[in-house]
Amino acid sequence: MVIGMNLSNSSRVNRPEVPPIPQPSLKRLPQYHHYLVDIEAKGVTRISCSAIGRDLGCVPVQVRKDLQYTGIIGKPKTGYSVSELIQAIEQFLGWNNVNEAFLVGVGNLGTALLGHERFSKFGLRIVAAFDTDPSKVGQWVHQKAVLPLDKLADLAPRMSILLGIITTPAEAAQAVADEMVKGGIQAIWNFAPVKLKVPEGVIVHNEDLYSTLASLSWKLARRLRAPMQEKQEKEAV
Amino acid sequence: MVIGMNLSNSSRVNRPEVPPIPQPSLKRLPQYHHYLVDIEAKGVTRISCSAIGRDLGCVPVQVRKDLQYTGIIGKPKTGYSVSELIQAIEQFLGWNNVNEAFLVGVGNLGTALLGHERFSKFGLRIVAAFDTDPSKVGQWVHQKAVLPLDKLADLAPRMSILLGIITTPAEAAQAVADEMVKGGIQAIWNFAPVKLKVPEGVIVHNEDLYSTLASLSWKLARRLRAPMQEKQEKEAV
DNA sequence: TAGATTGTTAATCGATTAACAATC
DNA sequence: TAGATTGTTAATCGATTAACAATC
Repeated sequence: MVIGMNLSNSSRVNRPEVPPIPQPSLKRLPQYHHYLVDIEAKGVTRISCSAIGRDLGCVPVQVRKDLQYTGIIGKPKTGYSVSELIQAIEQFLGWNNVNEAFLVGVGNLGTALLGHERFSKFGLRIVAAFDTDPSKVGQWVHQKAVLPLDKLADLAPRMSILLGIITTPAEAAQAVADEMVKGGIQAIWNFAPVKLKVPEGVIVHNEDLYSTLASLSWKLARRLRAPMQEKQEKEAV
Repeated sequence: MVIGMNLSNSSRVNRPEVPPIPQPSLKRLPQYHHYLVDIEAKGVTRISCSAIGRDLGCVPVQVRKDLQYTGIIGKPKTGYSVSELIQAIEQFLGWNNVNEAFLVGVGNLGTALLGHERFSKFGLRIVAAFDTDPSKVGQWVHQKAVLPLDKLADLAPRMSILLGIITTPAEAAQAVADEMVKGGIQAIWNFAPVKLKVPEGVIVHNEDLYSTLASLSWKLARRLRAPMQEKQEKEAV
């Protein structure tokens, strides 16, 4: 609780604030980006919202609104410049500046993420891994050292690490998050299926595979129960 | 397009239909489930929505609505039976019947999922893996055989497989999805960052890591730009 | 009985979509 | 100019939350 914060916020009423992009729009931007990179490789230089919508399966006006959040400006009749659009999205998402991250939990999933080189294209660089298992500590996994967890809180500030990734079992996740917070980490990407308790101000995003699995199995089960009753679902999640 | 479908649906107006649970509610159910299993292990036998809400960080009425979709009935004043609630959720999500699945793409992520034994608790059993890489085909990964992709469409119907998991690079994903559809697979859990084109009626759920990463990096970048302007965000995603 | 909690109906809020004006 | 497309304002839709009645 920083006292000054409230003050500086309330001192100016109706301050414009940083654009409050809706979460759904934010999540769609990487999809547009992927698509644009794709068509740019094919030589396309300009693109309209209707074309994007057609290929990605959403309505043009939604595409337009989403793209507007990046600050890009299109030309009536001719649409947007593909390369400008790619740039704008990358800029907006902060993919130009690298985020260095620590990963904790070198199991199957942790190992997979450590080996996922594509992340580097999206501004993420995992610089070290941590675990409590003595048989793992000291090893190298995908060219990254596995360090003992109790070094994390000390190392993070010294290396200016702001992002932490948790790929431990559910039971261990809260303790790991506590260590991360102690080390000054500001954002946590959590793959453990638990709700983490963190101080106000720490950003947490959960990647809960079981949630998705739940949707899938429910829909599949429903279909087997009552094949005809299915409502026309809008779109994949 | 099945002609009969429209007919049978429109023939009775206002048919009650299978409960149209909102996607967000559906995704929260596994979280309640996890929490309930947790407290049951601690000996708690009855629980109220306010208690769940307090521990999981949401408002009681939301919890109540979500739980109602499972068909459970609580008792005023005393709340719900924990064990009944767990049962109701598992039943509702179809976690009692096993879904057997094929996985395609034995890279880092695919290997991780093949080794993820916890899935079995949530009704998912991956029975075989597929790849096109000759150096992988014929191997065993986490006790599962890696078969050549071109056998998939033939094997799936013979083994009554309805669920497919795609963990290939983006470029390969569409071709894999086509094979799955050919093999009669009805639901696809897609980890590749592409929008798959599938026939109407095939369920697709995307697990797009880059979406989450986009949110995280945007929020982190914004914080570094303008630490004071952050709007109070509701909750982790 | 009184009080806590469920269940339900109504109000609010936010995202999506529709309608239309502006522009190249 | 005419037509396509962007940009913007208004209407719709769905999920969340608030208010209140029912019940143990």
